[in-house]
Amino acid sequence: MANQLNPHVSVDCVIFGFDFEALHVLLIDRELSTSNTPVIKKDLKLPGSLVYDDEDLDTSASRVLKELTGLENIFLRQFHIFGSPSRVSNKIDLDWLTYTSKLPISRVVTIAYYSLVKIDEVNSADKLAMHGAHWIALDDVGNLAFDHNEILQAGLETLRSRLRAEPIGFELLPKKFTIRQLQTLYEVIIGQKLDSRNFRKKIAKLRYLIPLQEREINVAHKPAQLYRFDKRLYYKTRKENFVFTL
Amino acid sequence: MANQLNPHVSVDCVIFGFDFEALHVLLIDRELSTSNTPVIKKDLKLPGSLVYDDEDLDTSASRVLKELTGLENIFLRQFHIFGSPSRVSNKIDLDWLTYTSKLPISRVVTIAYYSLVKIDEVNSADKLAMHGAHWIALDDVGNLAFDHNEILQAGLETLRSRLRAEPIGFELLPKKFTIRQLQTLYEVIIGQKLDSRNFRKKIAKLRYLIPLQEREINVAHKPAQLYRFDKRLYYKTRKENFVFTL
DNA sequence: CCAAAAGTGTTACCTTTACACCCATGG
DNA sequence: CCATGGGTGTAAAGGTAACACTTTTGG
Repeated sequence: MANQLNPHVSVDCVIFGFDFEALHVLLIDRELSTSNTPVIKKDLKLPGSLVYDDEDLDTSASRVLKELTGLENIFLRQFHIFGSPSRVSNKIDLDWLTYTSKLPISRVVTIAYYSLVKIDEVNSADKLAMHGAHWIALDDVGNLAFDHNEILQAGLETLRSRLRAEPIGFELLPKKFTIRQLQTLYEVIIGQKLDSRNFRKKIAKLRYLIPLQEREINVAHKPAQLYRFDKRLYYKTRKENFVFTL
Repeated sequence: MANQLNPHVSVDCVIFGFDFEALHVLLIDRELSTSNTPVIKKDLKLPGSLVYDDEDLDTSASRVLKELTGLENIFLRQFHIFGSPSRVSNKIDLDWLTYTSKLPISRVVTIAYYSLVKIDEVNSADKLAMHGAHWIALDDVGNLAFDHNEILQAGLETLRSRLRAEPIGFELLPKKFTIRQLQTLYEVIIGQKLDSRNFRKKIAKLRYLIPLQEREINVAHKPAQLYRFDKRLYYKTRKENFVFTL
């Protein structure tokens, strides 16, 4: 009984990465075929898995992430449950699930997670490709398998709204980063240009953003100051701001 | 197959109500007994249900709410899934579930919803008691069944954090309310006293909070102006504020 | 006339916004 | 020496926070 895949519950992960220009998401090839037909169509899906009977949901999502990226202890949060009885209803999707899981599949409830990774720490594109995984810029995402477009969209909106309340942007940047990189990150996630003088003033007031004795190298312009984010200091000094919309 | 209860997936609802003084939550008697033993213990649980095979998750939660309160079209949002393999592991919990559902139960993942209702529109306390349901003030909640204390706590935190971003407080107030009632509501949810002159100034600027040609009656003090919340106007005039914590 | 909550304004401070030019580096 | 992005300050406007007294009703 234990260590069996549970055919009723799955996890799917929206894994975000940032290359200093745009947000990307990690997607997996899905080859549509059945036991006796050749590949009839390819498309892309979110990384995911059925959950083992004795496995915690968070553990299951961590496992997917680890297998794919090689990383552990990564920012990972469940954000929504997709459980419409008809969400896996078309024949191709059902066949694919039944074939790949070797289990009788009817209704599958999926727990959607979003994850933020530092692209430079993840397996290289070559290694990812061996798992059929690719970084796709958000603007280039086409029709995905199952209801994964809907899940991706919801994950993006969660990221947007959480970014306003928590300093999670740093999960997407290398340990050392420039203010410009941070600003661009906020701009692409929020979808708004920001004034960089005002942005820098904001930064300057935050004691948990610490300028290093280091600058960029090999750039064809004045090299920028590097900073790091001190998470511990953030949580020590953070003050609840009781601003509410009403 | 259709219209069968799915023994793997349930919904649980944290239903909040406000009586102008404190937040309350709607809880249900659970009588612990088995086929051949009498009632051995009573405790309280969140209202919930297993999900039918052909039933949407939101529909399932609405069904629970309707059965209990008599209300439809109520504010109801999923906020977390609880799916630890050991969350229903003690014998009493397992026996109860198996006995009441008449299904073989092992692991159950539950989708937790929080709901905001106007206490004056819900079934009266008498009617509720016929379903074994009671409004319990948050401060008076003791040990609940299963992991329901944890679910309740998470629901409360979700309510707190959403209240800062969305005007959902009005779901807990009658259609006509006073500024003092609104302020008390915010105070008990946020857990902070607010300055009432400043609070009123804030209100005065909001065009979607509309003073009525009506005042309180039968109060032993100067009767207060009544207001209503115009949801449509709110969504028409709302402007995204791009404040972010960083 | 008393108790109880309603309602009202001002000031100091802080935050946000808008806006333009010189600097340091690589090629 | 040119192209590229790095880095800087000020002023006006708006929002937030702190604070005490008069008004209106029921009993």
